[in-house]
Amino acid sequence: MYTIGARSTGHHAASDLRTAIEEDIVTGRVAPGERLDEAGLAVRFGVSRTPVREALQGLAADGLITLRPRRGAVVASPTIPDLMALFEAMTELESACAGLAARRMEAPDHARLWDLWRACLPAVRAGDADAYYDANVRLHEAVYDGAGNPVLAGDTRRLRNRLAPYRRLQLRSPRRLLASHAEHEALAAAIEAGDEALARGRMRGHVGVQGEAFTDFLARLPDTLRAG
Amino acid sequence: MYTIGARSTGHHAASDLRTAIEEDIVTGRVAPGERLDEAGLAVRFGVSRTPVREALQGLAADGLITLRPRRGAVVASPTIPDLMALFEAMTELESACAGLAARRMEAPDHARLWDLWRACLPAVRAGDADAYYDANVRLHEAVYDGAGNPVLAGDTRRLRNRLAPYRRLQLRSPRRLLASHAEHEALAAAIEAGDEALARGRMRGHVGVQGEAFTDFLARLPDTLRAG
DNA sequence: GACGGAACTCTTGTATACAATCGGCGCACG
DNA sequence: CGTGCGCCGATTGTATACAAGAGTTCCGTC
Repeated sequence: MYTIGARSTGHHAASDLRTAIEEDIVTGRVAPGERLDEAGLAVRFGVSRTPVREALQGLAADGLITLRPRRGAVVASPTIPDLMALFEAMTELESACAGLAARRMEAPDHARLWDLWRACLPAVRAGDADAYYDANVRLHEAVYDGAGNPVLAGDTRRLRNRLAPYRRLQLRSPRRLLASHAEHEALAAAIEAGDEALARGRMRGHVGVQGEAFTDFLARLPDTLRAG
Repeated sequence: MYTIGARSTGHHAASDLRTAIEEDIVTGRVAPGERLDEAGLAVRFGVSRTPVREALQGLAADGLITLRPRRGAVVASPTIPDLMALFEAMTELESACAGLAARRMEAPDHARLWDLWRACLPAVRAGDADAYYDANVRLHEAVYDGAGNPVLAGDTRRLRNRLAPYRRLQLRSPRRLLASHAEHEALAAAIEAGDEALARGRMRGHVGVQGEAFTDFLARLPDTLRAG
């Protein structure tokens, strides 16, 4: 049995640890640059250092933390150039997914996509950034899966995860929520039409570094980078 | 210090182990599906099981091996659909690199790119598939780096590594060597011209699943899949 | 003779013990 | 008083010991 791309959700202590710590990072409960003490985590989760180390290795492999030899683990704190590279890579991967999704999604998938789009509406109307972020993620995930390529979808998810601590900053303004929702609509239409090039282009514009979303993001960034 | 994308070449036993085992896999010295015994590797490398396990975790994170809970590690043995997904993802990532490289590489980079292209010639003339493969890798790596995006380059490298055990099959025929070399020339020309769309398209055609290269690859595959 | 089950063995997962290196602190010296 | 060196504590890296689950084999039964 060869599972490709999927996150290996084993049943060991190490796997649970991994997801627990990951949660703390992507939700921002532990800040970028913050130290992750092995012994501390061990007592906190009631296990020995061994599974803790395994979890940290895994997080480092996905770029969520940085593991410096003999100097311990810290939550990854990318510089602004790093963040630009991450967003750019994200753009490439997401637009690739969108293109393939346009080629491969079929009627039922389209229906589900529109469902997920409509599910974003309440959050837009309420101006609830957190709720919108979650609904937005589900929509994007549907596109990843719609690409019909577990490898590409896996890499894209990994990147999204890596950016998660910063992504929420993008959606602070009600104006951006509205724009994002409209962009989703155009994207879904392109996918439904099976127009691969258009879908690629619209996804690119949606998450790309040349869009206003990223500019807004950068504008809000310094506050958090000072903290690290 | 936040190194992004780069393989963490630490100085621990674990890191050395990791690269040693990785070598065995990508060069095909250990076949897909083959079991990797922790204790065996430990005695073979003169270390305890702990660093061995760390190395295996890392390899699993990169998809080179499969780690089944309580059942040990085996070299990844993707099915044909898996391989198609891997190649397709590779196509997307490589063409993205090519596009960015077209936008960002400058004169000295172009010169180096042509140097690497010329360095492929002897192997083409000699019909030496292994030598050509190595020179070919160096050329592609130059494109990854030329993209100026360590994240994208890192993901692309990881994928290439994952496919390495199978890639050599593509280059068995002298005819393919010649074709590949010509495709490289066209690619380099597009990059030098700064034509992003053209570079993307040519890279896509070069590594893509619709090309004859992949067809040849599939045709040669059954022999090796039977072995696993 | 074939099939099912239970004990055994082997391997993995986790905990603990030991060793080596890094950062911090204090002291001597300029 | 500022700076550099050496010792000490703390933390990581590795080894070993222990526990638990999976695969296997052998035997009893049908």
